[in-house]
Amino acid sequence: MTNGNPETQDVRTISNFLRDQIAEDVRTKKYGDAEVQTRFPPEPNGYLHIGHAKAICLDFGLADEFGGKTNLRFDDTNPEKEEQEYVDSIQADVRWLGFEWDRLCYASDYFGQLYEWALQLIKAGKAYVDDLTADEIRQHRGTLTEPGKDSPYRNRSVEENLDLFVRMKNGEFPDGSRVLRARIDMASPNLNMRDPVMYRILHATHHRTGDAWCIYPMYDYAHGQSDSIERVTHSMCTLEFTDHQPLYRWYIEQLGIFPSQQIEFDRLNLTYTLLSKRKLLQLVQEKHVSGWDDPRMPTLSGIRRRGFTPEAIRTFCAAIGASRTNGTTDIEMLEHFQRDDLNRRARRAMAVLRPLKLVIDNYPAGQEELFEVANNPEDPAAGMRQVPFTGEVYIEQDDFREVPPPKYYRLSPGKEVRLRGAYFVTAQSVVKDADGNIVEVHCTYDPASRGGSSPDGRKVKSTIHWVSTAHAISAEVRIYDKLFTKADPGDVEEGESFLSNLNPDSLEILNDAKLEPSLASAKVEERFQFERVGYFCLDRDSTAGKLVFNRTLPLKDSWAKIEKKAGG
RNA sequence: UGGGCGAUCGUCUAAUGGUAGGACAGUGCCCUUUGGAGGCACUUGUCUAGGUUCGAAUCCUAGUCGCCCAGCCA
Repeated sequence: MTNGNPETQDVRTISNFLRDQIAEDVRTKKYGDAEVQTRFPPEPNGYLHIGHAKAICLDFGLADEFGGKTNLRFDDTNPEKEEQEYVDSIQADVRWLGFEWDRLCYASDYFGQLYEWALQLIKAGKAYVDDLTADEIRQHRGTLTEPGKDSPYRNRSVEENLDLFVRMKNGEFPDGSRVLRARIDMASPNLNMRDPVMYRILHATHHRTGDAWCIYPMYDYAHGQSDSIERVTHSMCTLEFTDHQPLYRWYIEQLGIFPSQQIEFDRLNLTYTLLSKRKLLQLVQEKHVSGWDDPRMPTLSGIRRRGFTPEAIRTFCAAIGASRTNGTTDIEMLEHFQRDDLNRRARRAMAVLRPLKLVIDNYPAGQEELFEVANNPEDPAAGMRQVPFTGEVYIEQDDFREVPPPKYYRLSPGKEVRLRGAYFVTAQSVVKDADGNIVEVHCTYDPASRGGSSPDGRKVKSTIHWVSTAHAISAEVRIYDKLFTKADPGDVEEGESFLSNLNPDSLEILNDAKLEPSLASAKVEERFQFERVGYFCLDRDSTAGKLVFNRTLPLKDSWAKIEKKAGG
């Protein structure tokens, strides 16, 4: 599944309390000889994001480690928020991440069974129909510090409850008029146990069951039993469900069904990143981004389009582990694992993002050469390619300074550098426009340095990339940066929203980047390292006449660091 | 202020009563036909106070701080 590099393997075997728990249960045969069974249970009401990737890696990864299986189960108990579009995208994203489920399930598959069990609880005096309004139920629930009060309908007879519940199911009552509640303990210090609602009336069309039902089970009433039906042994979920565990167990115990167990772990938080479905939806709806798959979004479809790889995401998830502490992982951690993966696998190419013409005055007019360069110095198996060279090339504007600052190793008047894989060149003069901007640099080359090294053993401080002007293909390059300016996007002044932390420079479009000709055959989603610049992938907006590349991540830039230090 | 959960380098995470380790970030050096990558080195940590123990990050007590819970959402 993952490649065999040492780092990946190290990271995969980091212990965590979930693995320990499963190992213990297997050792003690808590579930007899049953194999480990897990599930990933998203509600199809939005797109999956990097936080879900952590859960997916845990659910699928741990089951796999123990030779068990994982179901993909849609927790589709609220027809008002759920759509087929999300069901489809979630499946695509899970597969993209590299996981295949054992069974594809839906909580809605169990509506019939859940209903039968509700009848059973009513007959046992463990559930009742309540006619209180939502407001009244809230008032009766009490507060964090005060116990709740019994509903006046709490002691209806079994017969009356049965009659009313059947009629609820038959559609005799309007939305909100009644609910079915579990009869537990209105004085419990755990609010979830104060007679939680099991069913509400919702005359809504469900994306799968259509209009077959007008009562829908609540999460708490559906989740544990769904786990139980699927014989899930380890039901892993995030920490905020810890308070629900007693209720999860209560339903299973009352019903006497397969004892699935819930184990909670901490949710992923990332610096400079928002992982709230509600806020992500707002970004999409208010068009602060182009859609769920905008390359700046933390959705799996977004970071996929950005150029991130499933391998790197999985390695990242393994590296951050799982615990029960509430922390925030530095986004640089994710970026590190992504660079690490791409460095090993991405084909290299030369691309000049902000072109400056370099004219080699002593290069024979009209001459053209092909230089052979490695597709990936990290991976000899990637082979070589030929790059055309002429007496006029584009170099990066940043790679020339008329007045070089201290420690600047690149091209400047009188300085010699290497054009990668080609020749040593020495800058001689500049041509400026009427405004004094440098529009052209003239240089001379050393014909003896063909291939990039001089027979006299002379060294140059710097190697820069280039693209022959005669062969360059123009492209659009989209430079993405963090979507938010603050490590905690939710950290705002009184009265402001997270939107005020939006980074106004999160997208910069470069319209006239110059690429080496081999890039013409790039495929959508194909990833490259543009040497000395960063990692890029071809966007699906590309057309035959116009390539569009997304910058996944810049390369680490130690010159930028030096410059920043000197400047600040 | 009721209940629950938690607290280890700046960050994430190991150590399961017996040497506080790794990764990210940072710093310095080496190397380099990518100021990339790589190599080496360095810096920094057990929330506090008591207790148990030959020995405590780990167990106990109290405190402090943080997160979660009062949807007919999940």
